[in-house]
Amino acid sequence: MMSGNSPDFTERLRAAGLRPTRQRVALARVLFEGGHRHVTAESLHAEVKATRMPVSLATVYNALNQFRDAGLLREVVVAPGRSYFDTNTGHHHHFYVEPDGELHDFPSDKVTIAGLPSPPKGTRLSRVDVIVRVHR
Amino acid sequence: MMSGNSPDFTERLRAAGLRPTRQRVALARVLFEGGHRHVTAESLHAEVKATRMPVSLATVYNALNQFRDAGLLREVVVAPGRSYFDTNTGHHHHFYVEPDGELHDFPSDKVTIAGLPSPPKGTRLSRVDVIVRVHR
DNA sequence: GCATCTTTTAGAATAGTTCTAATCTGCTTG
DNA sequence: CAAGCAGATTAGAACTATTCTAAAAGATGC
Repeated sequence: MMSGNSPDFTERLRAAGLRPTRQRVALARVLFEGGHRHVTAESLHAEVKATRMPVSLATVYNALNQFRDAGLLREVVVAPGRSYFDTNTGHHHHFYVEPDGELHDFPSDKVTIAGLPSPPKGTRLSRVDVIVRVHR
Repeated sequence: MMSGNSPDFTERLRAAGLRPTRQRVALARVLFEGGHRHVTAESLHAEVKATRMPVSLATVYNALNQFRDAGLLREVVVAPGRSYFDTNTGHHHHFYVEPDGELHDFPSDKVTIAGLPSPPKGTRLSRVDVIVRVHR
């Protein structure tokens, strides 16, 4: 019998092919229960620890990678030596504020990109990332 | 009296406000004497060592950062945990072949991006990066 | 050629991430 | 609902990329 505390996350994880362990459910709750978020492994670790559920940093890394592989998260590469994960997996692009490291989504609805060359021979398009870098 | 061996690089470095030391000249030669290139610190280190000019890895890192700050190189962030430097500092974008890590330039002449939102309040546009991710 | 300020260097240090091997937990079965 | 098993978690070690440190070497101005 389940607690009724967060059946949504339990189900969502199961649907993604991941066992709904305490840690993964706790992480999913932090990640997905509000609006869209950008996190790093460190920031997520700090947040989940604040909920008094003990989760190791290794588990945070494991979970982020699994969530990304399962399509629950999208990894955004904007700066060397730091990975951001975005809970918004839909089509959109990013503002990156240097040097703070702040990241903001913007929808791709209104953005049109024309004239892109076709992929190199033997390759298929996988994604087009647009990063608008701004500074203060 | 100068050797006449590579006055171009010596001058180019001086013009960029950098003392033309042996190491920096050797690195500049490897980087700039052919066509446009993409390098990592490690790959550049291997190349310059092959020219029999001893240069430490720390110096390669220093030089890459200085060259980038001086506008001689552009840093391209495509994958977590690895920095690429591009000798092409003009307007252009990139194909990134996953999972090999291969990077190819393409000119931005024919590419038009319309409908980008304006930068967040208090910030100014610094650059728009387009990364076209492809796989085999 | 000397003095000075910059650069280089080897190696240590740091940051972010992954790995290892032991322990634990969720799920299935009887 | 106990037992068993596969998969998950953990602390800490290991690893990779990069930066730092302090000492030695080199470039430049006089």
